[in-house]
Amino acid sequence: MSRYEPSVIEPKWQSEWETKRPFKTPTDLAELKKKPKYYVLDMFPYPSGAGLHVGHPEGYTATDVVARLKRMQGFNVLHPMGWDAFGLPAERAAVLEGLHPAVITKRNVDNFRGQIKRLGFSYDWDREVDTSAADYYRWTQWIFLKLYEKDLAYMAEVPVNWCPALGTVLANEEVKDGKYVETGDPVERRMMKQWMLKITAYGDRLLEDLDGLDWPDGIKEMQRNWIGKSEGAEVTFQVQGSTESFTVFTTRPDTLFGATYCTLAPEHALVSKITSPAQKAAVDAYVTETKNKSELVRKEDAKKKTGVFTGAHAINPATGKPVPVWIADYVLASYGTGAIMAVPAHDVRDHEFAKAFGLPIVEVVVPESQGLPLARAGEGSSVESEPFVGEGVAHSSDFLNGLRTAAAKFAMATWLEEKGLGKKRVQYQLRDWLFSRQRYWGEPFPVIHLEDGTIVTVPESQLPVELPHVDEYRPTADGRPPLARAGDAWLGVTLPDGRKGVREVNTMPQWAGSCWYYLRFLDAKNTKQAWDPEIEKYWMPVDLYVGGVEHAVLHLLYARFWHKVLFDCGLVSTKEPFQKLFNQGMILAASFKDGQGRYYNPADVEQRDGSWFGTTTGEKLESQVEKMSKSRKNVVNPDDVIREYGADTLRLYELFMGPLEQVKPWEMKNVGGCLRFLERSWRLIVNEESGALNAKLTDAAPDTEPELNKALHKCLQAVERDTLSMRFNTAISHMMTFANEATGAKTLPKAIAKTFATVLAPYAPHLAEELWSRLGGEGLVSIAPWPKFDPALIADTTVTYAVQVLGKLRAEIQAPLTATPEEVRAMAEADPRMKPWLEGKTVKKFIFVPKKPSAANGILNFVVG
RNA sequence: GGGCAGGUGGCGUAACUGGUAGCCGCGCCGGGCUUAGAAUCCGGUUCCGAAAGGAGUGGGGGUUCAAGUCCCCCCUUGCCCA
Repeated sequence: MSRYEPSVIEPKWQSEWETKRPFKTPTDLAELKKKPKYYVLDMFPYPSGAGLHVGHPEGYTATDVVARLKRMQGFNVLHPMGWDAFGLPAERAAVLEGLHPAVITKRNVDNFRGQIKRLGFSYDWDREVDTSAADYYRWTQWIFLKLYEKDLAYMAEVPVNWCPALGTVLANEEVKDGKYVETGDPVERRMMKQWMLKITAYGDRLLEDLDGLDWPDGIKEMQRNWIGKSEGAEVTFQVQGSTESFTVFTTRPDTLFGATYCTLAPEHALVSKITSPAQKAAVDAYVTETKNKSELVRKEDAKKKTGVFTGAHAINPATGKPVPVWIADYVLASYGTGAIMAVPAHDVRDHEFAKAFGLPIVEVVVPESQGLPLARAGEGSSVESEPFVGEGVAHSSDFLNGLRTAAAKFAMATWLEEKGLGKKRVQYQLRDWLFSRQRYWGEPFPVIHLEDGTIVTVPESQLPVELPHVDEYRPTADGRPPLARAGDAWLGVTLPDGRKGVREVNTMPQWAGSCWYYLRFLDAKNTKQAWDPEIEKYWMPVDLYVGGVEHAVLHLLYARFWHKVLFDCGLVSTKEPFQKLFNQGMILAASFKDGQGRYYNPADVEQRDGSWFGTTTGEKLESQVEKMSKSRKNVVNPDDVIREYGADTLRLYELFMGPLEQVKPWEMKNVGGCLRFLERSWRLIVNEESGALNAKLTDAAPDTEPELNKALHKCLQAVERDTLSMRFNTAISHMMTFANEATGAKTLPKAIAKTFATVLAPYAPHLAEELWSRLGGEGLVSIAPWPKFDPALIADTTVTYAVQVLGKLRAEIQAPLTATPEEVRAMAEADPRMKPWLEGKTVKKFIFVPKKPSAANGILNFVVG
């Protein structure tokens, strides 16, 4: 063979790695402790039926490059891969195809694994995990027992999104406009008894511990918003002429004097008790109407304010005056106390509501300017037309008058506490986690419901509670989950003490398995325990975690929650699981659609005169760059790219496209540029005609080509620096620059060529192995030591100075590194090119910017008058 | 409506901490090799201009000897939340 043929060398080296196992991470602790550790993790995929598209391997390639470099630098690297294998799509496919979800899942996993392996990633496949395997979910169930023991798992009657067609509850984010986003089936609100996890008990710690994490600020902010901590007070309102009272939560107790009405959520328990006979019909109608709206819809609809007066009044504890009590669906039962005090002058939603229903608006806070209350000028700026929601100075508020917002909040909360009318309170947006689903393909709960209504858990020694065989993966006729179809042999349980019960028929949501998989990777084959604590101490935390921004909130918050519980149980040694997080940007692709919005396969599209047309239909098409999806027909399959260009080229292009965190379009024609670079690298070492080594290669020392050797060391430095700081695109461009220089060099010392093969190894490992072995390198380059660059070699002896006049470049001069600013100035002034710019002018100021250690240039600036 | 991230050649992008805007790649142009083409090698390629020179990083203003980078206002795209 003489030409560069990835289709030949890639399978060759992949099978070499398969046999020699250079990426197998030691499992023996004594062996591990000889080297420092580095745990680099990908967000493992859900193995869908569609297979991978080129967006998946973007992050995987980045982590693989880092893993390979770290390994070469002498670290024990943990770099595993597995499958988030439970989930609804496999269950739906099972129904459609008449197969068991496990069969579908295995088929998809095999497909994913094959695709991933063809990219030549250095995973330790001995640690592969599958969340749907009994020897994995056994430990998911075990962690559930820990949660239950700590009182963090409980059952409660909660409003849920119930989809009758699917027979399951759906998460809020799976529902839009009252329909399931995937299938369009209608979704209704229903009260159901569900498993809940008390994540709210960890709200504060989940918030505080974000500070120590090396995560993108945006993600931390999203988590903070999701947790939504707000400090305020609870205030009790007495219902006029009744013994009933209700409590509201407010973040602005300082505005209590401005509370002109109260609003209850339509579900509030008090509604039926306090509604006056005259208002009963209207209130009942409104309650029924809101019942079927999901919370998401209610939040969306909150713009058009609706509500009904209950006929009752409550006493404002500050003013002692009665205010009307309304119900409105912009108040949610599940947030706070399900009731609010409305201060229309200082809250946007309350203001809109008051305007819509003609309720009074009383101003109690004014903005301040330099410590003084600021009169709000003009009619247009009064709180009648626009609420003032900022902080300021209290007025018309008795004992609060003149206090700034922060002080007024404190004073009011203290006053309320003294009078027994309320208390300071911290409120979270975060709610407890709805943890059960009415599905088949998920972890069964290790729980038994006894006849007397009590709940007992399955002892650890009897785990796993395996998924039973069922005849169909659908709910039963009476609407119970699919597990209720299992026979009595599975469902019925008799305890050793004779008590009888039935097993829980809900299953856990898909998030469960992914909450702790990074721990199972540490000790994936352990049959005695979920992981060995000593091994856990060695590896944790994860040093680098890469994945899509779509998991910014839920997965990362849930996993952090479980981790903290495990920490409290003494089962893990770190407070946080993922020390550094990096989000790759989505990869987009051009798509084509006609006037009717029909998408065309890019293969059936041609370009004429700058416009796009369907090849067969001749119809004029519009082209846009969008997220890849099957429905837009713009998915790029990595298998096709590998077939045409090779895995090394695909890996390179994934990273060369642009910064990893950025959203960027896939452009097939640019892939060729990466292939050409690899071909050029190949030709540096191999004679394409004969297949022998390039005649340019010499056995001479590297310094026989001093310029090239310098270029090599600059490349080494840049690749190491840029790779470790996740700037892969610039690392690759530095390798390209070296290859271009080497192509132009007269001779190529073998030592230089071998070092270049080493630099190439993390990025294009198959080609690197091939070149390395042809150059007579020992063993596998994948585990060869990473070469250190020589700082002395890359130091410059002369400096290029950009000579500016009034900031504009007029000339460039060379000066020795040792020249003083005065000497350099004299050289510049003597330069004939500077004559027209300096002659007859007075130099008012002279700026000298010396060469910085990292740069090769300095700057002179003559400021002339 | 709020939060976050973007807007730089024909295109993907580069520019460390305020210091020569456009590295690397795509595309395009020219040349060598070839009967020819592909491939490859060499050179060019921000715009206007023959050149000298001028303009230029979404728009407008400001700070500075010097602004893609810092400050203010505006336009715009994407993501997340409402």
